[in-house]
Amino acid sequence: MPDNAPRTIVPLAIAPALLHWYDHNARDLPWRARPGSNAPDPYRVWLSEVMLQQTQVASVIPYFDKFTRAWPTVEALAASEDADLMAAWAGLGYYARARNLLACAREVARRGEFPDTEAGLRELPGVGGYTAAAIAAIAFGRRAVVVDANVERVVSRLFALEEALPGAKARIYALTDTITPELRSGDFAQAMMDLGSGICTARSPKCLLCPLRAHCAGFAGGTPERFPIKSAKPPKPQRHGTMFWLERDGRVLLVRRPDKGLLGGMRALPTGPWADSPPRLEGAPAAAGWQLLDEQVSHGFTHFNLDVALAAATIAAHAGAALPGEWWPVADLESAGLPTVFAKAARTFRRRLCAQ
DNA sequence: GACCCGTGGGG
DNA sequence: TCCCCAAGGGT
Repeated sequence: MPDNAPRTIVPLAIAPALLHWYDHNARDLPWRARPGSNAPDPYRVWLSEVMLQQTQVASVIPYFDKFTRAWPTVEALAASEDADLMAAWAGLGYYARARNLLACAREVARRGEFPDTEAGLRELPGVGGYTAAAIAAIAFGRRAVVVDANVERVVSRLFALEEALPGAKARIYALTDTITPELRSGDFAQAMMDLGSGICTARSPKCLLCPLRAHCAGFAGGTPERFPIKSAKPPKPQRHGTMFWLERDGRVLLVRRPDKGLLGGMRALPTGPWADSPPRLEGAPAAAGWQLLDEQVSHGFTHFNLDVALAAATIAAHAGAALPGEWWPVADLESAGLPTVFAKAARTFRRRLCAQ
């Protein structure tokens, strides 16, 4: 071990150094209490934490602003229509979060307030271990051990943890417990995330700017970017599908996807099955003179990549009345709240069908 | 524990 | 271009 290595990590020295740094370097984010104001609004903390699950701050901010303008309180959100909320969430991803968000808002509105303990929060739909701890600490001033991907990375480096994720999660939680202060654990958690986001980054960490450098075994060892060690991931399979553009009198047929599963509950273009090989016109919403475009759309999901063929047809204004779905004005598709893969396909359809 | 579930940014 | 990654939760 190099001469500059700390002989032992001193857990109690970490929080004061980090909180001092945070007091001078905290990011100004819309869900954080402004200096001099009261404690943050639990509704805004909860909403931001759900939006931030596996999603970066820059992606969340416009959605957070839109949601808090449309629904300023949890009671207002609880009174919203499912379709309005799902459409507002479109593009943010992980759509089960939106379904759970509404269920949670209705539960909280029925109770009259948010639970103010970690265990109580953990019972809410869409609130897991991380989110319950974060809300308890940030909104209610409870001492809680908050572990997200930032904390996993920072702690792995602080302790030069050789055990690989995800197996190391229990060990990381225990180590985080040893450095979490009794007071200001909410600020401590947010400070860890700001540090992970801006300094202790996954690649090329900025150790010379780090307030915890003197306490970091990873830095002392010379290769902090080696941590956290992760087990290898299997490759993503390639799948294929077809989307159908059925137009009638200036409108296009949209359907609602089943509540469970991929893109559950979202508006969508009709699709056939998603299979290992191109399913061609299988699953078309109607018998029609389908024309295959000579252009495809590709999209990556969490666990597979998708290539989509595009089939278009036009039917007469008096036809297709019995088809399930909505005939949506083509000129107003942006307001339909389509998930990104369908928005991509719709843009391609419109470009190719109008440009000929 | 394994698997499912989106999206956009950055190297 | 491609791969990695992110303020995780549900089943």
